[in-house]
Amino acid sequence: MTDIVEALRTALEEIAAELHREGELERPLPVGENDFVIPRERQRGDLATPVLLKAPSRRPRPELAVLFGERLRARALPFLQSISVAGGGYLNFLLTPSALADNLRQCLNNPDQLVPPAETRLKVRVEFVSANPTGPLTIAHGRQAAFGEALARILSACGHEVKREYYLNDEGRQIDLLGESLRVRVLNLLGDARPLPEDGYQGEYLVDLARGLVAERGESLKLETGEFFRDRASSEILQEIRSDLASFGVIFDSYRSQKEITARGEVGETLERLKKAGLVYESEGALFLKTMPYGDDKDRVLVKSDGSYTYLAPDLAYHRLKYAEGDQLMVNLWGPDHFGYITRLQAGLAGLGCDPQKLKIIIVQLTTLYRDGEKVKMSTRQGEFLPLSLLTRELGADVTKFFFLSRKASSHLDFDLEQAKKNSAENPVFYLQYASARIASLFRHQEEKMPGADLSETGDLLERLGEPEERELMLRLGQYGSAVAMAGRNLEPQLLLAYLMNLVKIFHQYYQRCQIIGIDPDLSRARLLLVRGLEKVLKQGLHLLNIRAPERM
RNA sequence: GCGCCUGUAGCUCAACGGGACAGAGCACCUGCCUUCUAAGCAGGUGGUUGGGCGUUCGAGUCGCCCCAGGCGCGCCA
Repeated sequence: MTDIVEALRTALEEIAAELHREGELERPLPVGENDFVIPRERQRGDLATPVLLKAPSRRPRPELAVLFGERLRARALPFLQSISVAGGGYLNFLLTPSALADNLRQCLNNPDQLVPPAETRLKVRVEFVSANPTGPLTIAHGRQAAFGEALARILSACGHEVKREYYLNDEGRQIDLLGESLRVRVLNLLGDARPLPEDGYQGEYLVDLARGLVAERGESLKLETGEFFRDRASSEILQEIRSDLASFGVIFDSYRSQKEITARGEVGETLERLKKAGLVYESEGALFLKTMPYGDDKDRVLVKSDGSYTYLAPDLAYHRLKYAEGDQLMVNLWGPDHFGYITRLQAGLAGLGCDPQKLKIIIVQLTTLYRDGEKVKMSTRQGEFLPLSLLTRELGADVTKFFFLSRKASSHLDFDLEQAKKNSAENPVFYLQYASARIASLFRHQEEKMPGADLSETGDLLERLGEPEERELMLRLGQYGSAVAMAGRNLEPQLLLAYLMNLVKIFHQYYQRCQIIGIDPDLSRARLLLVRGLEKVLKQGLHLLNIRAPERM
């Protein structure tokens, strides 16, 4: 299919060049891959291009289109059944049965080569979730996890070398507070009635953790240091997080510890470099980074007057490391609360000589939760939050992931928990999965009715597929590769999901109207081959989205 | 106040470097299981794409101005 578009593209450009030489066109006409679409009104053809509408010519467009049509016809391109002109200058193309069958052959014979490799294979690092190990994963993290994982898989399918990374914020004020909160909970259990620190973590999960500790260690805990509680709390919580992620189908290649980066002296080194570059200055006992030249409202503090780092300093060090390790594309998924941070991070990186173009920061908007129409506020510190596990337990991981993946990152989402539960049986994810189950069922049926049938694609068997849905399926199967490529290029997994929904819709229609396994054995074999090709694409696509493709439902 | 995101059917959202008549799911109405899974299919109701001006052969998409919601603008992370 991509080759068909490429051949058409070149042919049109060549004809335009001819017409330019002949004086019909004022300039040559550049034609891009994106100038071709599958017409919404399918009776018009299989492919269409409006590109002639912007041709630099004094001729009326329809006339020009006819001229192009004639020259194109004269070239007798083997995949074209017919060419027509409509809509005031559109060129519409009908593909031959064998051209369509070629799409299917690709899926059957080279299912691993459907996605065109990116022009350059990049070292990509996708950093996401990166939740502080101070509490369970929330719905917001879940959205990032679903999005980031799908993105990583898609980029990888596009031929990039992808690493998933979790930046672990395991030092600083919040971790101190967490440790102190755990200590108080423990002491409470041991009979000391002191209150939690101000701004401490009030979540019930710390009480559970404290109980476990007391059961294990008893009175001896009274002598433990702050460091003990900090480490204990954060590592226990991280274990929970990892296990939640794993059951969500998300496994990180690395957890990068901020504490370790600091300990290795990377932060100091980074600050030194910024100093050398003349980008910092001292004021009121604090060290400031000059971010205003990069469009920031004010310069930002790197080192507080008490000598401790702000978040910015280690984060700059972390990103400098990524550049040093040779990343060619870094995709960061951040919550909207970190938005204001983009400018200062990029300012610092530019100062360090790192190309900011390599860093793509995607702000993943929040999901507002409702319970029976009432808004639920989330705050980890106050102990009031809705953990991701609640959603996955009540709705299932696939439903949850689908919900997140069907929307682009910039959409603010509304999620009514009760509504979602009520509707979960009607969830559109089942539309996809049901197709998968139906396909599996077809092959089980085939084993019964036509055991051992030869399902190799030979001769002109596929040419027998002439029903509208069959043509349509073969046409759309040819688009899978570019759907994945597009999702990867734009960093938008929902584009792939939308493609799969459309593909599966045609299958459901087909299944309803045509009997796959019928009286005519050759026709049955041809149809089964079509279904087999579809199965390969559907499975692959669902895998990229990290959604299961069940064999039964 | 400044910056960013969002505004599309009753609800939740799509629409791929502008393209032909803006699409799905849910909800609602009418049909379809003695053919392979009815978690499906066919048909119907439902839209001035928040409002206005502009660019273009063509605007949901690009530009400017309003309106509304969200989030930022800490020596918090």
